[in-house]
Amino acid sequence: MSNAGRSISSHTGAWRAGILSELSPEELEHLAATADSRTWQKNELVFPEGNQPRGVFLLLKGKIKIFATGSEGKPQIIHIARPVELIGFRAMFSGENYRVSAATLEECEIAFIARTEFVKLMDANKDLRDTVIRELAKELGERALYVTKMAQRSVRERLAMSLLELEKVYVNEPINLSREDLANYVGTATESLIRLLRELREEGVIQVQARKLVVLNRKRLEALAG
Amino acid sequence: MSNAGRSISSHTGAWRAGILSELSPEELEHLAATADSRTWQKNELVFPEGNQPRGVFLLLKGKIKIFATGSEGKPQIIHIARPVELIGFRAMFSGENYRVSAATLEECEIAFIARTEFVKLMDANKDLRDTVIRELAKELGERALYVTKMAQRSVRERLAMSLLELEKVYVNEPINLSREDLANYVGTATESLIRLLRELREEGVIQVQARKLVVLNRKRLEALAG
DNA sequence: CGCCTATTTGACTCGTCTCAAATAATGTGG
DNA sequence: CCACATTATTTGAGACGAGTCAAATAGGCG
Repeated sequence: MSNAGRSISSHTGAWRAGILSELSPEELEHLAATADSRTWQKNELVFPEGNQPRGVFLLLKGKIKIFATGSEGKPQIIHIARPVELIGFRAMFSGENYRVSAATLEECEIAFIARTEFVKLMDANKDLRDTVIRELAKELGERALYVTKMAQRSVRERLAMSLLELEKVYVNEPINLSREDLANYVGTATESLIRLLRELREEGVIQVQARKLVVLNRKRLEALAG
Repeated sequence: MSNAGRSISSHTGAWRAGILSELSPEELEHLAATADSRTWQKNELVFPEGNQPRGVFLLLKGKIKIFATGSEGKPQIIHIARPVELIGFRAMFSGENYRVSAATLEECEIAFIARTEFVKLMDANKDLRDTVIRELAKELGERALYVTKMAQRSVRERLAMSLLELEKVYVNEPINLSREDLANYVGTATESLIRLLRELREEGVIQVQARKLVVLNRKRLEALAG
């Protein structure tokens, strides 16, 4: 492995996906030595649907969208990842190819952890395995319920929900997504999204400055989301 | 444990959820000895959302619906389980309470495997752990994509999709669900579902006999599902 | 046979999508 | 730094899918 990137060890205080929290300092050190991070440009494809995973990506800085392509080519954004989050671990564990694509939304710093390294750690660390199982199961629970939320709510309600979720992704900074990406996250047409955004702005629920959205009235949004 | 039920050992040829396929004959024998099955009536609640899981259910005969309750009380059927399928393992692995409910759709035979038994097996059997991880990851992939399918398709398309899925659940027998359950599975109003069913019947795509639906033209359904 | 529930049909409304076009913003080459 | 090209955002008009409410019909079960 090259040594071009910066070590990941300085990030070990704030794992979001709890999966790596079970590693011992030595293991983490080893991981840091083999997994270098590098900078990615905005709008780069991290991995495309259909490819075979060779490891997992650890997002250290920036945001990444995870999206699937619908039957008519319309992308659906399934998740927006923020630091520090492990990307692409599902496909690696399942032994399948990627079923979704990932692309950077802004300039990012991403570390790559080779499959062999991860497997080695898994074999050596029982707690890590238990954590992986627990996290996968939790995530699966979220996903299963997500269907309910999407299928039963109006676009207006889904937008409110989505804004609340995005607030957690964009901590201490305005939500910054293109109208199209936001529409694909909510699961609606861009035009519909824009109209609803205007209504929310006129009601004083959000502040809009070009692409940047700030939630002003969270209570109201929560009420709208149901 | 009581010995009222029938042993599960006679079912070990056709595990659907591959999770238990990694067990050795001895382990399976032990499981069979501690986990007895019993018969459940139609429309019994296997477990309700919010409860703490004490183990997993193994569906040996019959069908079970897994459903979540939406914000306005409207249930959304997330999955319909058929033999031989493990029910409720997600909550057990995640350490959370059930986030969904399960109810029998017809007379069922269900074995219960206590949490302690399952944990014992997991600790002793590395291949079983790997299988659990792999299966959870696979299922997670399915679920993540499901959102895309639901959000982007019309009710007509979702109905076509659903019928194709249900065909795999009801093997060699007609799909047998109330209109309401079917509507809650597709994610639509009962009246809308009925209208679309009539259209499909008139187009010769399905055969309808009271509650019983038979797919006559799978190709056409696949085309409609997109 | 009759009650109760499930299913079906009809009429109407409303949300959301699509298509078209205008405007704003962003990037590019001279 | 300007003029132009290109893309992103916004607004408008119209059509249609799908939900709701109400009522009729059919089925199932005691």
